[in-house]
Amino acid sequence: MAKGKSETLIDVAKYAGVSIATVSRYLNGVKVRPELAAKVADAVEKFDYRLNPAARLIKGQKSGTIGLILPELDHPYFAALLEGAAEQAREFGQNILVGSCHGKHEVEEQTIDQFAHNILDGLIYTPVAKSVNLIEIEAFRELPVVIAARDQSVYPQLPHVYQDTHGGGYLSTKYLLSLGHRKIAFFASFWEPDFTEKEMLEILKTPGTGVYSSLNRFRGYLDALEEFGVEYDPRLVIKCSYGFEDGKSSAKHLLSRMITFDSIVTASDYVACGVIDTLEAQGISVPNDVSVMGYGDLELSKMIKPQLSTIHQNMFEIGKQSVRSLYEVIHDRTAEDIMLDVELVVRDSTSKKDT
Amino acid sequence: MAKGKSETLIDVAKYAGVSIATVSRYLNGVKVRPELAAKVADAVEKFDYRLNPAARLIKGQKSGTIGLILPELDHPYFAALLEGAAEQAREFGQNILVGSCHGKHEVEEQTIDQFAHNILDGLIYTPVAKSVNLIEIEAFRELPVVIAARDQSVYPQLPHVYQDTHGGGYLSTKYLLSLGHRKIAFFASFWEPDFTEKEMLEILKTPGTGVYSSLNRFRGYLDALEEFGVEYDPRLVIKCSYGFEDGKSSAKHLLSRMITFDSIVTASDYVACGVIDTLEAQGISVPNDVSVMGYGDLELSKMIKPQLSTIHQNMFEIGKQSVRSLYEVIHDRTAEDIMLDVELVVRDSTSKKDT
DNA sequence: CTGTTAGCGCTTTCAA
DNA sequence: TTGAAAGCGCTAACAG
Repeated sequence: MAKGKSETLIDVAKYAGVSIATVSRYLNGVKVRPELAAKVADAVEKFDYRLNPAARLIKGQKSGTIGLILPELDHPYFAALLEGAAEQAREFGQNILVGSCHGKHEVEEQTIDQFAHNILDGLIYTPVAKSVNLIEIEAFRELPVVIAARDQSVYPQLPHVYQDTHGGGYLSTKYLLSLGHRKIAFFASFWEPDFTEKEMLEILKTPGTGVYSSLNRFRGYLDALEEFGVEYDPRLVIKCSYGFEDGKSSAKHLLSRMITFDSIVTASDYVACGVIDTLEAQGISVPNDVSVMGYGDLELSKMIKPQLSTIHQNMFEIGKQSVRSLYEVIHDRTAEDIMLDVELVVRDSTSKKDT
Repeated sequence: MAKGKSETLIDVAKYAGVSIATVSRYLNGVKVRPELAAKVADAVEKFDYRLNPAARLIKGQKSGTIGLILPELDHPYFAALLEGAAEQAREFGQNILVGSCHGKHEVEEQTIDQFAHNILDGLIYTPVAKSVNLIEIEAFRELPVVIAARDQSVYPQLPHVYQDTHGGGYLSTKYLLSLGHRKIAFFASFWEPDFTEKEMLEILKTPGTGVYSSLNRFRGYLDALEEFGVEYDPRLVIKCSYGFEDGKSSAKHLLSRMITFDSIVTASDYVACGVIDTLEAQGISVPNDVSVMGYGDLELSKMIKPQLSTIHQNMFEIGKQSVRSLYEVIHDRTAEDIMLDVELVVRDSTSKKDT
């Protein structure tokens, strides 16, 4: 590896009394006469010999390494994705090169650039905002890429593996509507939005919105409202990020608008926790006074009181599937876009509207 | 990278009208006559040329990639460590190859083996149990290695970066003692212990216990008890793992022993949450009837009710520091063992024993 | 099926 | 300083 002058093909061949080509063949699974194979096996064993990966690479072999760029590594959603990817990669005998960008664009570019210097068979990528133009990065020209956790609108020409975020927003909202709620607030979480709340409706119509998964959730929200004939009220929409503190401040923000609301759809269990915390601190009971929907079905949602009604999404599976899809692409097969379903999970943070 | 017949040194040299050696030198920061340098710079720019990493590797250059093997990737402790490592690595222009082993030994070996086939400048490693003999893995013979989140007892010859787990156990226990508690239960969390509760006291004396951070916590617990002249009662010790469910079942287990206890020291905020959940379900109030200490100061600890008194540890920093230490070793400098302090964080899950 | 040999793209002597 | 040329360890085309 790093230092360590290990043996080479020549040593092994010499010891086995065959040519280096034979050793190479044997090690690469090409047919070799059994007697020779045995001798080679012996020599390989004796030296605990491994082919030098660098030397193979230079001959255009695959590196067995795939890149994975995520907005954040210590966020439960992405951590689960990563764990899934790691598991699948291990099964494939692949290694994973990770990069995190703290949800920041600038860091993302730097990370991509650093990856570009490396030897990758392929890349799994979860962009934080649509303006990155991965495709323009020269080094990635010919690199197989799969987009994870973002929908097809992002890079239409690449395979995507993602959750049905629209369905998530829709299910949340519809469920609240079915409980009798009509003043449903929507907390739209973004990493780095370059637009305002007011512009959200407008942005919805532009292409490439898939980087903003909350926009899809928002679409689901609007669709459910429409289905129930409830008029959209922009004052019920709050833009925030994905954390506990965001939930707290957004709840305060909503409260400060002095409008009535009977329920809230969030984009994250963390946000939902923050919301509940603030609401209860204000003497507003969840779910008696206000119903709150989480998103993600993190373990956390079962740990707090009230337990969170939420949307279950399987990020672990997204990770695994992304690796599988990438594997296909790397081996010159095609990979379809894959959308995984989400599920409504009803617990205790929502209840029938008392009339 | 993967495919894509990119330019080579020859193309650049030809275009610049110099020899390939000159281009190589220029690109490697070796002195070159300004006029030539300019021409080369030009050519490089024009082709957006990058040295082929594989070809450099074969000449014994560094890969710029370090490995990181963790018991789990979607566990908040390790996710934070990873995020820290990723940040520091980015600053160093290094890439990180991650491996997770689900806290399982067998997977760990497989992961290590997979890494061994790769080209790494070094490795950061958090073993799950002491029996792995990393050193015996031939491929790692000469690889710089730093042990993260495990104390010096693990591989005495390697640099370690870890938290003061002993201090954590000690602080927790001492704090409870100072509140007047005397029947302090200890929940010992392990990934894959190969011993029983009864053997813990025995194991404590054997070398290499650092892989079991709970053992150090346990030492701290014992030391605090001794300091306050409280006799150790093995019936108050429960062995478990690190999750919410473990906390629940362990609390039930303790309850089933029908002995009195007034407080519990855990090894994880998750466990503490489970404990509180179960206790309260049994009508036992936290902290009024029983005080509970968490461990880790996860964001979660502020999100539940009661907010957790816990031990703060900075896993992010462990990750960063590990990369820094490894960087030193890679560059043939020495790296000292580094122990980071932990801090007692008092919130609402603990209170004075009412007498 | 096996051995010989020509590179892969780069770094690094060695002379100039 | 610079350029020419000798490898680094391996794969694959070629001839046997």
